[in-house]
Amino acid sequence: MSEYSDARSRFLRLHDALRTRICLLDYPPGSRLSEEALAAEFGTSRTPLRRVLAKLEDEGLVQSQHGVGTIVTDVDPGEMARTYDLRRELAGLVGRLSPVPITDEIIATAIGFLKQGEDLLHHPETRALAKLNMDYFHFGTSLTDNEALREMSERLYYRTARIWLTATAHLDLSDEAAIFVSELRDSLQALRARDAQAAADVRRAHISLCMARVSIVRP
Amino acid sequence: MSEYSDARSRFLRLHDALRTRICLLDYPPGSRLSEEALAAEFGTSRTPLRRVLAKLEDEGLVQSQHGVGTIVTDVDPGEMARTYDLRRELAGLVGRLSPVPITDEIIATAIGFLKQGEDLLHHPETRALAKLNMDYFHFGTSLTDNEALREMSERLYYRTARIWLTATAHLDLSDEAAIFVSELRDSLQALRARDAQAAADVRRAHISLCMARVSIVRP
DNA sequence: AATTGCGGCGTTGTGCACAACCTTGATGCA
DNA sequence: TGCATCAAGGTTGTGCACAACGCCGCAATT
Repeated sequence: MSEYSDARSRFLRLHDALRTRICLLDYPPGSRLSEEALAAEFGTSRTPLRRVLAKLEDEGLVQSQHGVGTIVTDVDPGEMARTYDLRRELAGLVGRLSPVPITDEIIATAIGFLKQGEDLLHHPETRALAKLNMDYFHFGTSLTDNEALREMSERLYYRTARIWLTATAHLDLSDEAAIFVSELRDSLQALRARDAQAAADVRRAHISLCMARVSIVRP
Repeated sequence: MSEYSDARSRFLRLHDALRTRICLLDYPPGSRLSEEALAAEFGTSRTPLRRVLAKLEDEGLVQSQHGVGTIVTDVDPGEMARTYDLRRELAGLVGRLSPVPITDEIIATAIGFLKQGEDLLHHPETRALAKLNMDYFHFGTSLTDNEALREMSERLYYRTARIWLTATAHLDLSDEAAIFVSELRDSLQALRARDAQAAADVRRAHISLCMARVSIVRP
């Protein structure tokens, strides 16, 4: 089930690598990705790599122009606000559409996230916090069995993930870390109560608050 | 704004053509699409066509296997039910997230759809009804300015569109046409009242009912 | 001095040949 | 007869060479 052919597995690996780099601002908006350079780095030819870039373009993270290059997209504030609107609603749906039964293993995972978050409180790093947030997001979507809902949520997440990271430059990193840890605590409490809807509502509320904080720094 | 380069425009055209064929069951589930044959039909080489097939695979409509072929996917009843669940919720959100102001032009378009639907009542055809339903769906999503919501709704629609068409073989076509026309009437009434949420709720309700009718014929 | 035309350079898009792979059928052997 | 093995044919995946295209700088012209 989890076995893939070499080609597909490499495709997924490259896609995930590039997506992460874009969302962690290793490739900031406006930068140009060279097909040839990336192909050389990953030890393939341009052909398989072009398929990865095509998917990234479909997801709205890059844009290819004939004769110009493949450019990392910038984020339009207005569209981002509407995307956040939808993300908030989808986060709430995770608690209503086919929520998974909350097991001890799930709670243990949540505890693990809280531990990692608390560690970050003492010496907060932007990148580490963003990465933890990304992992925690995947954990959040795994709380529903509705595959379509998971897929759409992730698609929208990666489209907006860069916003927070960009805004953090103008926000207080310690504050952001504290807010994130408090979300982890609220979430853990809901999960201990075996209340999937409450856990989803925690995420929903925090997406709203995050959107509000981020939109303030926007000019 | 609506101008595209030749390459992109052709890509969109091919993608739309193949997607429509799959959803209208010209290519029933399980059939094999030959890259070479399709390339010849559309007058290109395999390279641009492969990009189209890759997108269709990403959308879950086909599945490529090395050395075997590109096969039109079949629909898993369980997953489809969950996808319908999400589609229903998204339809409701169209009325809440950035609904467009309802203009006379929109109402005129709705009247046009109703007229076409009523014409079909006298001599119903499965394919024509499915096509009209597809066009009407796009009209429904155009009632929100939230681009992400439109995109996700369409993505899910095309993933489930074949279900109804398959089920129609076991349902009464005249009944289905009548139900569809009654949806058009309800929808038009809501639009005349300039009530976007009511229009969205009409769609929401009909998606629920459609899901129920379709799931009955499933063994 | 400003502008316009042009040519070089780098980039993405395309076509083709070949590699990798799976299926199928025949064929030889126990 | 049953089965294993292998070869042939067809399909998707890959690599490479070239075409198409846009940008930039230079130079000739007005």
